[in-house]
Amino acid sequence: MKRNTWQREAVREALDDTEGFISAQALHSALHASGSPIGLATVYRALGDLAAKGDADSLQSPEGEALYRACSTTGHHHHLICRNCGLTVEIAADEVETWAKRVAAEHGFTGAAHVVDVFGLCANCTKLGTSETGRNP
Amino acid sequence: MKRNTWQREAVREALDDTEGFISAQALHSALHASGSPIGLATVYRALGDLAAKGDADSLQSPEGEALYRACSTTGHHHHLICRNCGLTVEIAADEVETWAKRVAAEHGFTGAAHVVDVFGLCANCTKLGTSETGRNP
DNA sequence: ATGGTTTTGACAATCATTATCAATAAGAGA
DNA sequence: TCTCTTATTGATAATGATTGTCAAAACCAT
Repeated sequence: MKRNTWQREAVREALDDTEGFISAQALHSALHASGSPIGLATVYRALGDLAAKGDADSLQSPEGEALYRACSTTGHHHHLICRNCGLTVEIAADEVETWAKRVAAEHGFTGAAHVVDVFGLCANCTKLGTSETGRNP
Repeated sequence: MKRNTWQREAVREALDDTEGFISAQALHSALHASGSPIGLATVYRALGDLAAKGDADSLQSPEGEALYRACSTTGHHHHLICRNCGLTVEIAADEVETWAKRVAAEHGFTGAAHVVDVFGLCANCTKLGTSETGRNP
């Protein structure tokens, strides 16, 4: 039987309060920062449960971390994420929307969902121009 | 200066001989199995180089492993993946390419990398009916 | 062949994630 | 409300992929 714990509530709320995707580790840090003594393993479990129940989306970042997002079926949009400071900008993506649908249809695919997110260095972090990793163009 | 070593050749050939995606670990095992004493770290480096040069594709498996594949098309492209049977189709994505660059630039972002993958049900799996195998949410 | 430099490879280090397991607390029933 | 059963928690160990280290080996222009 599923039990309700404040921990699970906390994770769900923290995820709801988050714009865009966040890693389990980051979410755990955020919870700690706001005074919650929740354990890391519990955050992982809660996020896993949410994803399994379909209440959360998950994707893999280019670095291989698992990122989670509250599943807001209302209003679909994408994200531009700074890989240095984590700044996230919401972006409209009508073009991509249409493109994804068309491409899927062309290959006979149905029920197409797409993961479209752009990672980069935001203006600030670019200016600071520290030790860059120089990844894919 | 880049040097040519039999190790890099071996990795490139092993990747060419592989259908679909393969993990670095698996490729290393395969090489060992065919008598090559190549080191694991070297396989990782070679694959990384190939991916950086655009001669190989890489994506993250749902389990978080990095998977590689010999790149048939030159240049960067994306994938259309069946969430039921795993069938993967390479898709050109010039539009998305341009879009991603433009959006990043508009917001002052530099060094943009993007995650653009479309998941859906391929023609076959659509025909078979959706809720049969019920694997991926 | 020689020398300067890149590359290799065994192993340690790192990072995210999962398993372990005793202690805790949720919730049903008395 | 109180008790009891058992799902859940959390500190930590374990796991598994990937990256860093650095001396030794290999490559290639000369």
